[in-house]
Amino acid sequence: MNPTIKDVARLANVSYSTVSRALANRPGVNEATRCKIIRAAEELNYRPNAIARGLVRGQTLSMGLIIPDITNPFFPEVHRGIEDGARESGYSVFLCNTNWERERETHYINLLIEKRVDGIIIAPISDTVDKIEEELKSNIPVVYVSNLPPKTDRSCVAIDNIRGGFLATKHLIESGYREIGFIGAPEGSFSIDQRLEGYKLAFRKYGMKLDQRFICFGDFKRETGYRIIKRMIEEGIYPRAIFAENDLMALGVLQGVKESGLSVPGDIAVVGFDDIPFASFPEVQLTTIRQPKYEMGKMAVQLLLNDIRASNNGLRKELSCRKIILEPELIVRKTG
Amino acid sequence: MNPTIKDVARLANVSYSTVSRALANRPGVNEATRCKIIRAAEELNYRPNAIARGLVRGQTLSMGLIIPDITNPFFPEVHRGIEDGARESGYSVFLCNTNWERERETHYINLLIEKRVDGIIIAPISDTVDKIEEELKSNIPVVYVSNLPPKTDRSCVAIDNIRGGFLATKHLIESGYREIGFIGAPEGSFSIDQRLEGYKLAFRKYGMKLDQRFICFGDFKRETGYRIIKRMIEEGIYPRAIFAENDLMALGVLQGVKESGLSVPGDIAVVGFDDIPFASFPEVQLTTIRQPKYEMGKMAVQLLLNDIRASNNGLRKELSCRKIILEPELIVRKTG
DNA sequence: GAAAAGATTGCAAACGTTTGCTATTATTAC
DNA sequence: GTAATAATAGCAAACGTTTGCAATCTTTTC
Repeated sequence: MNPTIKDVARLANVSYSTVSRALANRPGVNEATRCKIIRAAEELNYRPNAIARGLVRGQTLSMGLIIPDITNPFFPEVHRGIEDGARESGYSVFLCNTNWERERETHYINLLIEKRVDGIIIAPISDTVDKIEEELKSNIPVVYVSNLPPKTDRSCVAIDNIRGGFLATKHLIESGYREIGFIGAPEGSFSIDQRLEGYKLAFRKYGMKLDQRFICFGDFKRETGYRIIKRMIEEGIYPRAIFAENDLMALGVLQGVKESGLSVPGDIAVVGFDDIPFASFPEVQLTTIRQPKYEMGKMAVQLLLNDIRASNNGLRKELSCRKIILEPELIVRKTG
Repeated sequence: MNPTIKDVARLANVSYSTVSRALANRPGVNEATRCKIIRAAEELNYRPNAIARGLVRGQTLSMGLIIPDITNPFFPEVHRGIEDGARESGYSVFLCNTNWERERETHYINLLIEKRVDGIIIAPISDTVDKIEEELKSNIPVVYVSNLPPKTDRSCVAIDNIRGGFLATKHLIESGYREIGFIGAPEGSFSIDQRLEGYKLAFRKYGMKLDQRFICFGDFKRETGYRIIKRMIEEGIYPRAIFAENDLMALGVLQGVKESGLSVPGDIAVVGFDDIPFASFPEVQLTTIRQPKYEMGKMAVQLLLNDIRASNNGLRKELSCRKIILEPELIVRKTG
């Protein structure tokens, strides 16, 4: 169907290995011949078959990115960084969205390995990491991003979530709040556990006592933030401030508070996490902890490319493993 | 590096063609042998090389999706629909984000063709369509989504943008507004031109005169909506209502209006387009035109799969071409 | 018990490239 | 003009699968 290198060779009246060399700009082919070949290729509208090339080269110049939720604006930003970084090095990115479904995650890992991408970047669903490592028994380079398994010998990049949680809570405490709730994803989620740890750290540092009634676990979705605060308010037992584990949930909390006729931050202050674009909208003005999303993506690619190079050189993966922990930043706006 | 089918064959003590048949669950292989082979494959942690398979099969069971802006929540929703639809048919999706850069668009088209995806879904940057068609001289199945070239013999799916523009404007007119502005992307953008046409249609129908000062072209970004309305207000020449060509721009307009000390909809009413999730937030409550994003994605895959099947059967592409135009829906909230 | 039929397995070509090696041709040096 | 060298082009193997066909082995049939 598609013209092959042999069609070009026939038209240009040379052998197909010469065509290959000419089109790849490799030395050792006469300039006149090269021109003739290029013309022939253009005439036939020839596109090299990357699949065949990948087979013999043993590399595909592509990488996979597995994220849990493409509709959370956090991830598109990370993706942009990854894509830009990849392109600069001639790589392209296969984006896979798992929709928070464990089964999709393993599906995509396998798919990417079978497609022989050169490496994978994963923002894992936390409780699947053992499963992931099981699937990954191929020695394909992998870097974790954003949500890091506490112990891993792989390269990874994320922010200091403990510090992020600490900063958010500290800010609320210093603003005078004492009853500060935490709304997060299910326990066992890496980054969230750390943010919670930071939260507890702040309590300890200021000599305050935790109130378990105000620590709630849900998932990562806006609706959940909304539901949780709604229920709290209806039951009449709610804190004076909320540290939500991501901006989406914080937005849900905002909605719940306002729908209940209460005000933010007057009745309930809210601090989020991530600093997605919508957090800075004038209607929202969400106080939050900023993650350098785009930069995280860019760094993740660099780590992955490093690992890929290392594995091509036959280095053991421990040697190339590098961990990058970035600084979170408190952004004070109007909600807390 | 990775185990191949031959390694499995050696371990199971059979020929590698038998391994291929056994693992593909093809008939004609003894049950005992099959078990032995499966065990061997598991022991070696064998993953078939999809690249090699693609080469001989002449299909990759993958498709490309090219979108201009992954940070506009409209597209992730479409993507979800496409991915879900693709997965149901055993396909996987290569998402490419062009960032509104023409050069990236052609880059990705070429890349996808070279990677021999089985088909491509494109939400094109409008003024690149001729270029796209030029690049596409391969006979790969392609369907356009969301932003359709006015004349194309390819399958495509989008909403009725003229009607969408008409509905939005009609709503504003019937709400009593007379000075209604339009903020859109650069002229020549397909879907936008149509929305503008719907806007003009409404003016005509209600016997109103267009005011060219209130028709502005920018791009698709929030900042642009913000900038345009800010400038208008500063110059003191601004309409009483704005129909913004997408929700992102509408949100920018909202911001600009409020920052200028004016109120929405009191001083300026705003209607958007798309109905992205944030439009329904209580802080925003944006009146808008809903596009069935997820469904559009799902339909686009169906069209593409159709075209792929047709092209496998050697049908001419005109035969399989189908166009789906969906109904837009007016969602009245608080901004207009 | 032999022939026929069916089940199972293996052989080898094909997919479209890249690339090491060899063969040919052109150029240079003497 | 010949030998040595450099430049160019071609041959063929390799990458890891799938699959049509042939070969072998087992079972059935009469």
